[in-house]
Amino acid sequence: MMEWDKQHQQKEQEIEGNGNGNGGVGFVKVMTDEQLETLRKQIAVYATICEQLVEMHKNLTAQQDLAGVRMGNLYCDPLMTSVGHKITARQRWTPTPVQLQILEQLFDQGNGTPSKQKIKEITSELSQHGQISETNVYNWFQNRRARSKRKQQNATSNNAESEVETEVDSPKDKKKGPQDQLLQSQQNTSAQRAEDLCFQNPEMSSDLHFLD
Amino acid sequence: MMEWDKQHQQKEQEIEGNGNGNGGVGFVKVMTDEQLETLRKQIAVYATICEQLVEMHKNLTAQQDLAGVRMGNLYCDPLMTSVGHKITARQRWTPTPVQLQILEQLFDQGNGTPSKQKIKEITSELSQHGQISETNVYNWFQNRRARSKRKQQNATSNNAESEVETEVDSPKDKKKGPQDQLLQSQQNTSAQRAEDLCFQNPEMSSDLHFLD
DNA sequence: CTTTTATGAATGAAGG
DNA sequence: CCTTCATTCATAAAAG
Repeated sequence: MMEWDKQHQQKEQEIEGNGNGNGGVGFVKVMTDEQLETLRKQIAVYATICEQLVEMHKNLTAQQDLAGVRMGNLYCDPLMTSVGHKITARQRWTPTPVQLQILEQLFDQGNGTPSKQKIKEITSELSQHGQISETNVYNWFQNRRARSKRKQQNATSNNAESEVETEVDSPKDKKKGPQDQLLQSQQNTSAQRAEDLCFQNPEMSSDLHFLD
Repeated sequence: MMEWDKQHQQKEQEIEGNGNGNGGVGFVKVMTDEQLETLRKQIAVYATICEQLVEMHKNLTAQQDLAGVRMGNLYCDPLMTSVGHKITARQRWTPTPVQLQILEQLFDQGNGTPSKQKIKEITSELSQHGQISETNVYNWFQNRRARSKRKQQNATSNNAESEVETEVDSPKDKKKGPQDQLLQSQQNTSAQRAEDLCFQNPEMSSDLHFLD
């Protein structure tokens, strides 16, 4: 299944020379992450709309099938499969082993409360071992705590054994249950559908791929 | 409404680096004219697809009208509303793309103060595009503002490289640059129109394209 | 290469 | 408002 959001490292463009010798005040077309995110959402909206329209079409077509007025195949599914290239990948921070070790250590030291100031310090410290931002640190602690908690909670359910309320998911105490997959799918498909949504417009199919 | 042409100036963007010490080699997210052009085409393609689908839908609907088997208005926003009630209903509200677009639009309109009355109106409006409550709207605005703020603060602090910590966050840089407005508006317009499109709105085709 | 898992990041909601 | 938490989303990494 082609992921619409497949990773695709954004190439860092060289700022082109902007030939005007005007004191070097040339503009460059720059897009922030946020702007890209906006674009992404916009496209997602289109994808959703297209999906809805297709759905409507299918319904109508189905009706017509009953009436024996089938209009013929308007879809051409397989044609568009090569579309899935992404505008940008949302790059995500990955802690270096050293950073991770330090973080883990800090976490164990019991400071369950990484205050704002503390975060700054930690970030500063860790930045000597690799790229990192305060947000990264903040998120890390958030996640660490949440997941630690959940794990413990899961382990505790060993005693009470009170039936299926929490959906005891797996024998291997995974963190992710089948439920998640289910919920998740509804979103992902909406974004992807547009890809499959191909149409018999020649002009369209040729253009419908992203920067690569 | 079409403000695509309104803003063409580029804002020079901050260096995303947070790349510390490491020689201070920051990358900038740059998008070339060519890439932007590709994007435009891409979006235009979506617009075209939507148009075509609508056209088809109209045709089909017309046919069925003749047959006297009119189905009536099909449901829009199937993403959440119809699928939503499995046995395990989702406990947390998730805005549909369309709702999100509208919310973003409202947010951008600057009214930092969504009064109680306003909330009601918005909720009422949005409820046509999916389930939503006043609390949802309220929370959304709260969160949106808070996070927007934090983001700007974070983005601003990306200037230091050779020194360690510089505790800076004074500049009141606006969250959205001109470019954003550009993207925003176009996407809002499209979303709005496309929304109407969900119910066989005959006049959608006039507005559903942008980007020349 | 495709599928699965681990985990960084985003976000709706609650508390103060 | 701001902070915190719980849940979900998306993707890098690992497994197949």
